[in-house]
Amino acid sequence: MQNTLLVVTGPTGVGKTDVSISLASFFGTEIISCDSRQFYREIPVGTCAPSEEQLWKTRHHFVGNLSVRDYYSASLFERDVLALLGVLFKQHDLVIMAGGSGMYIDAVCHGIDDIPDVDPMIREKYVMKYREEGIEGLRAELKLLDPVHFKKVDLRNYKRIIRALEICATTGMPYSSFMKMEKRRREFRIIKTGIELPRRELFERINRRVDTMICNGLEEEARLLFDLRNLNALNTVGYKELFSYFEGKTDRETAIELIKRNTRRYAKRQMTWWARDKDIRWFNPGDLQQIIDYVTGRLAD
RNA sequence: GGUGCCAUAGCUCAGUAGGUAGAGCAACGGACUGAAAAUCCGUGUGUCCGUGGUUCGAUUCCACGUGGCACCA
Repeated sequence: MQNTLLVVTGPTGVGKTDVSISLASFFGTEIISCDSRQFYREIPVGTCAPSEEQLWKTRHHFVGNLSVRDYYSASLFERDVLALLGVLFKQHDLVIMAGGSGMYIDAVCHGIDDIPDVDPMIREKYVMKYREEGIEGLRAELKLLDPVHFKKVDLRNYKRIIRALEICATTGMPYSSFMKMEKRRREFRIIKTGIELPRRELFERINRRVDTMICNGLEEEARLLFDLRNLNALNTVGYKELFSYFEGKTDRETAIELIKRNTRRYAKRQMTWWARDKDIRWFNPGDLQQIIDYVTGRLAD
């Protein structure tokens, strides 16, 4: 039997965790979490990480495996997951990867180009340049160092420009020369499923879940991390709004409303990402049997 | 009961010296190969409270009605 990676994705708050644990029980397998914020062990409440009980019931990987101080990326995730799958496929024909981080899922499913790592000091240099000269300064340098990418990149998105510049500066070669955009074939079969709900229901769930997080101690969790608030891992819905409240910039009630709104917007962005992926078969959270039928049907092919 | 003010987008409000209307927030759509729960881009969605009147033409002016607010009884 061919090894299979079963992807379970869907917007935040839709109920992926429960579905994926049920599927893991049914298939007698383990779960690779693909959620770029559940990696961080300091923020379980705000990321709605699987509970102790759920973790006990089903073995999860990549949950709380990093500190918010660690650097991580989609590329590192691709490398780590492929390595882990090599081990897991010795014990399981099917492994589940569940989560909502689209770029990380894509990195595992079809890879991303090999590009050398960047010295953090170089990124810092460009962030400074952005602060001092604005986006115009970044654009001017990119036009010189990589005119090809200059024509393609979103020139109003400073992160995209900095990314290209730091590669140019690190390697001495244009960023665009590394971008092959090839889709790598994997040694295992990939079945992609998504969990979705009507927008209205999803947004109600999200609003309720934020209230639950507050009850579960999100505020206290955020307060402990206040001094680290400038770390990228904490530029996250649920934390940035509370930091703003702690700094006196908004009141508590407004901060909670903003968490809800920003989570809704995040869910919308996730759905936009997947809209172009025609390989995903969509189900409702209650359709467990349909998902099992679909997967077993595909496995029999 | 009387007088005055108000009624325009989901919300708060602008505006049209009469030519079917626009801001903020919300909402909606999209991009995205190493920060991605990040970052960036785009879009006004409207019986202008109702019914008459004046007018070539009324959301705008007039009358009445309805609802809200304030003050006087």
